Amino acid sequence: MEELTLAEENYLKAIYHLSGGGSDQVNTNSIADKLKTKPASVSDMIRKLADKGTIDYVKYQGVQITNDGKNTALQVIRKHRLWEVFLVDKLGFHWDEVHEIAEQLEHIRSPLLISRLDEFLGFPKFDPHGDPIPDEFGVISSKPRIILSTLQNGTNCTLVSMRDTGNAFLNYLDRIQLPIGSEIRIQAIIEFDNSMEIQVNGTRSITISKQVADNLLVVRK
Amino acid sequence: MEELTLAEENYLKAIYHLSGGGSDQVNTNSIADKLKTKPASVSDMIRKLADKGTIDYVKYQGVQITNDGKNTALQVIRKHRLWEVFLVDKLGFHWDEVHEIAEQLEHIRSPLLISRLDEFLGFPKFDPHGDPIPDEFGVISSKPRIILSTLQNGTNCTLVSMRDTGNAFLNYLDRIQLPIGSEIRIQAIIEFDNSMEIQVNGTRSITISKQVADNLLVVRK
DNA sequence: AATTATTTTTAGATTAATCTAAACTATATT
DNA sequence: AATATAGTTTAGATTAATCTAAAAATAATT
Repeated sequence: MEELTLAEENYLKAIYHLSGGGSDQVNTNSIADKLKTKPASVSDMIRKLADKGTIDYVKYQGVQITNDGKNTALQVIRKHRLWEVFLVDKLGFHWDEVHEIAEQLEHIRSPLLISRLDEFLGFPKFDPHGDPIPDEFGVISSKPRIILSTLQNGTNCTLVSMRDTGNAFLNYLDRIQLPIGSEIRIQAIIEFDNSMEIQVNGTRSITISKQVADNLLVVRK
Repeated sequence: MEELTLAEENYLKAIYHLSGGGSDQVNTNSIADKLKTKPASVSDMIRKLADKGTIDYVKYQGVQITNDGKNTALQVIRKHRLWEVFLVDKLGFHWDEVHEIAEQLEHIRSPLLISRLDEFLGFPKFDPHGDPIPDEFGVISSKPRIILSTLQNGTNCTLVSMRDTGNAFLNYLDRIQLPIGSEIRIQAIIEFDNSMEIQVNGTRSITISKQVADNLLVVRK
């Protein structure tokens, strides 16, 4: 494994994400879109990455990430998500403020730093957006946590955590009796204001605003 | 103030340090030495920095850092030292393992991140090496802490903290009755093994090894 | 199947940071 | 003052990452 540049790491991460975890082929234009660069630049970089063995590439046929490339991407993603946890849990940032900073921090090179950070944070399994954190071998063990408001009508899921952990929000959840572990079924999504009618534990139905659904993290059934 | 590149930040920091806080002129070769680069590269960069107004430069006469450049350098130094405190105090690194990592972290751009980190660390005034941390305006308020073993015979100083904070070392200091706040006068430095004979609080004399003196931080009287 | 449209690649430049080798300036020494 | 040495700058290349414009390949449409 050769040393990759910062730009190469970013390309691999983009390709990993666009390919849905490494399975699909990815075309030049979509990479250019994602990285806000031009297709010509992508063509150049693609050849470099192929030379280093991190992607398989046939001209005009798009690219496919290799195992090597996938591992690199997963380590960068691991660092990104661990730093996000640090920023939110330790420094008091809100989850929607941390992406930019984590984009920078994810390129810091020091395996020891990352394992120490992981330990300091209590070996978290998810970042503040609910995305799973790969382990040091790139393995993602846990099911992804999803924001309730992004799910479709009819979906069954379980409430596993909150994004907003302020007292105002937690008190509200207490009042409407919606604790962690609640079984949720989406019964209706009101088009007007995107509020949701949900069934809790197969019995009572309640309505929650879009703002509330934005802050509930669930795991699909 | 324009945006500076990572390399430009490193040059300014080097010039700041070499100039003794911005006062002295700095010559091309010493910058090249410090940054492990070639004089030709330094000449190129010097012109760029002069164009941006961060240094004053007359050909063949060396450079002098401007107020603008000094501020930039001090902010980078501030970040470097705060991250070092984080690595040692929070992640359990030893003070001599953190420089490399802090060299990377010091270039992360986010004023908010740094003020939050500062708060999280309890607004420290010194880094783990005993060097003072500039505030957000670049002001260094506190007297520098110095490693005892670097001082000359005859110096008077006060013990303010330890670099090694392991129990073995702290117990030893307890045993020889050398607590924080002790007034120390260096009475002799033994050439053979660099051990030190010191007078404590103007009364009793004790001898400490070089290794011990390496781990005692003092402030000059 | 021919043409059009889209996508991708190449060719040629540009910017930042670096280098080696050669030229130049300043300083020190006889 | 002339010359040798040390320090500095310029000239010309190189690598990484990007760009625009033009060429080439693939896909879509009549």
